[in-house]
Amino acid sequence: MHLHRARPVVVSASTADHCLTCGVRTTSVCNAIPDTDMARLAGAAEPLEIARGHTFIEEGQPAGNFYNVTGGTAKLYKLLPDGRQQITGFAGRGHFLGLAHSNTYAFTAEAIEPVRLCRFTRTRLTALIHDFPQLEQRLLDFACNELATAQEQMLLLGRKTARERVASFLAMRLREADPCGHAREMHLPMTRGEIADYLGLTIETVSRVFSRFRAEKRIALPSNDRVVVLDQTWLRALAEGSMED
Amino acid sequence: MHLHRARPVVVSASTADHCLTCGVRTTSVCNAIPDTDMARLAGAAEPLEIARGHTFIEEGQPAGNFYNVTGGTAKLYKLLPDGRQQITGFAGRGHFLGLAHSNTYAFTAEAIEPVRLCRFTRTRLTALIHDFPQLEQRLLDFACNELATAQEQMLLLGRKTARERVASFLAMRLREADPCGHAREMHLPMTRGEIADYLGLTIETVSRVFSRFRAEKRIALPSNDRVVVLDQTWLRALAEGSMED
DNA sequence: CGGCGCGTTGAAATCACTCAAGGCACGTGG
DNA sequence: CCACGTGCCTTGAGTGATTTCAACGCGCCG
Repeated sequence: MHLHRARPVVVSASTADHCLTCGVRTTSVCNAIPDTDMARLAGAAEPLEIARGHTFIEEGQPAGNFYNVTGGTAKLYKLLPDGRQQITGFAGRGHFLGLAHSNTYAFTAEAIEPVRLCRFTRTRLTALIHDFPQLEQRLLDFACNELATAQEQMLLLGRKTARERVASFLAMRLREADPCGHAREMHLPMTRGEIADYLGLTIETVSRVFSRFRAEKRIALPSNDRVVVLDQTWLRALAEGSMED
Repeated sequence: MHLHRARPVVVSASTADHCLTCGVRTTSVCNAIPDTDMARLAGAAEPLEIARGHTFIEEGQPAGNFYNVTGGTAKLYKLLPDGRQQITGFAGRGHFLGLAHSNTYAFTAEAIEPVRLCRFTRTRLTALIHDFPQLEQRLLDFACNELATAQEQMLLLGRKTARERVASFLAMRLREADPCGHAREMHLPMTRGEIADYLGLTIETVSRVFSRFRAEKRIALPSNDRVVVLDQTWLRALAEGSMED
């Protein structure tokens, strides 16, 4: 049962074993904590559910909490005073949010589909790190990963064409959805506008590139939120910038 | 005396006290190590000097070393197969380089003016972290800082105009050169081409924006590598995107 | 003196944007 | 059941900011 409320609500704070049954523990920062200490972890983590359209981290606000995404997708973005928006990333299952260099968050996080979270207060996370130093190592690994992703995105935003940006986006989504590389079809939880704000383009340009890719028989669009990649080799080549067309 | 050699050379590996006299220790990750253990730190850190134009980190190469910049400036960049370049940042005094999510570096680092470095092998840094856990905390802090900077840069690259990008660059440089905000003049060690590759523009556009700012009496350009900011309020407002002009 | 690296400036071209209209799916209410 | 509104997407036409192409200036150094 999903709860879609105006404000974040605690779903099951009383059950002490939610971490044991959590589907993302093995792939998230939490696997720094041994199974034998699950109760300890569960005591520090508060499960939440956020409805689509609601924000749970706001740029500029004091950074008091950390979150582990256990389901759904959130967009992370920064705004300019006149409303221009840049989405810096999409956070899905296993993503850890809230690492802040100063005392305030550097971006806003908004659910684009219902999001399930584990919340840690700063105090509790600090205590956990104290008791399980491997957790800090995991967080550092995670931050390095984010850093590499951000650098790749800077290359995209600064130097790639619209076609290359959309190809990179699709290739990245496909890789994340199916690391093995077998799947050809994927679900896009975000709108064209959100893709545009992620790629530094406009809605119209994103739409036109999708249409052209389809006309060129490189992709199929069974619905607005589904894409089938018909030519993965071509897609990856275009994404990497090694194509003249 | 500066050494400009084709390959990195060890400057003073034998002196065991170079860390005690290092000007950047108090502001770098090294201050996680207490003064009493300076010999330990000095034993793990190898001072190097890199000549202008030489690279000391190469994208895709195995990430075996970490570096602390103690002087000079390096550009960090990624390349597309056809030569398009995106500079992801400039690393100056106090910067820590080499954090990699995988086993290979995600970017190339090249000296744009003679760079002084402290090199740590992975093995030695791991050992240091083991003995001084605060060091890992410092690294995490540093990575979070980098992450926030990268997100700010994504906003710039994805959503700001050419004028706003150049203004942001100048404002950032001024802030870094003089955090107190007193200085108006600064040195730019990078060429117009490097500024362009950092801001996702062309050389010509950067040059034109500089010229226009000068024509508008907002800045002065005493030489190619010096800028005087005549109107800081205006500069910051334009950088933040809160101006129509 | 001549070549080279770097920067500037102008003119023309282009890629992506803006503006505008219309389509489609979905939900709501008569 | 249909009319209507709304959100999201698509498509076309025209515009414009930035790029491309080209020429030139300047300082430096052999």
